Amino acid sequence: MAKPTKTNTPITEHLAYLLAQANREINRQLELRLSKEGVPVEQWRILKVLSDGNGHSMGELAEAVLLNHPTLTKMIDRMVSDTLVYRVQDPNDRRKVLMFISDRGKVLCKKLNSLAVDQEEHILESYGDKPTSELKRLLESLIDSSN
Amino acid sequence: MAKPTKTNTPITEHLAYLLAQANREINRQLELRLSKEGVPVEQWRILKVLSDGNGHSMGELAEAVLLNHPTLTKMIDRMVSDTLVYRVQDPNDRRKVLMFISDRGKVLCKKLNSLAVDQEEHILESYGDKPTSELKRLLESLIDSSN
DNA sequence: CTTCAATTGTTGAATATTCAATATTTTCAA
DNA sequence: TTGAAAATATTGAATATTCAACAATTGAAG
Repeated sequence: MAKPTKTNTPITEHLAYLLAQANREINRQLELRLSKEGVPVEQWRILKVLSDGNGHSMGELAEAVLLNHPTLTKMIDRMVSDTLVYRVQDPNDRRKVLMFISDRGKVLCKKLNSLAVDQEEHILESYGDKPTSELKRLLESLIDSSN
Repeated sequence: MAKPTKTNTPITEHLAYLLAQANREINRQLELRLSKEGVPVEQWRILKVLSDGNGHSMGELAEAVLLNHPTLTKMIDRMVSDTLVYRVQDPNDRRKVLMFISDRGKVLCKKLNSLAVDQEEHILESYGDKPTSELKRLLESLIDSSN
């Protein structure tokens, strides 16, 4: 009887590792583009979420931009100093703070969007149209299945 | 003539965002499992890379485990204190340090591997066999195309 | 009503990460 | 062979993140 072969999976074959690696690489590229405007990726995400013009609570924002609460609070402090966003107390629930994007924030967000679109286009070129949309589809469904 | 529709892509449709989100979620799950042994994900990666028994330089390791040099140095310091790994000066190039896994490190690594395998199996169950391998394939080729 | 638990956001201390500077060794051109 | 440049790893200061505690408000049970 054959001994069961202990296939010690190399780290490069773990899904968690592949995701981390791909994320790191794509994020680095995006970071590089956005650095033209001196803005970290997280701030772009915040501006983008707020650019629907509605007020978003801190909790909601934290969830949407993948930051935990204290980190978000401190990043928002900086963005308020830079007058990119502002706080308004929620009149319906005074525990909450509603965040809004400022006019200056909107202008910056537009510039950042076009830098980000540049990157997406670059990916489409080097990686291909079909693989990209297929990858997006799979990622979405992975995320869904994890909740 | 119709005005060109400004389709302001929501952040949730950007590849960079989907990758960040998926990575965050899967990493959180893995973290949770490994916390049973009180070990951060990065240390598991380090142990796994070193568990081939060969010496690996700091630069090589940093690349493999997705950490930059100073962060790795400080994490290795901790792991040396915990006698999970040890440093040896490279005899062929004395600028380099070769890292090796200790016996204690090997024992721990095995436990961690099985916790990680548990997670992969859990993903296979909830997400499916085919989507998982397809996702891995696409991630690998994305990473390739980014270099 | 009143009180106690839950929710929301912020703060400060502890911890971790990053950037720039440093030390050491090797490489290579003159 | 020598001296300058490149490669490798570490350090310390600056910065960022996280954890636990807190304050304020709301919800809900008695």
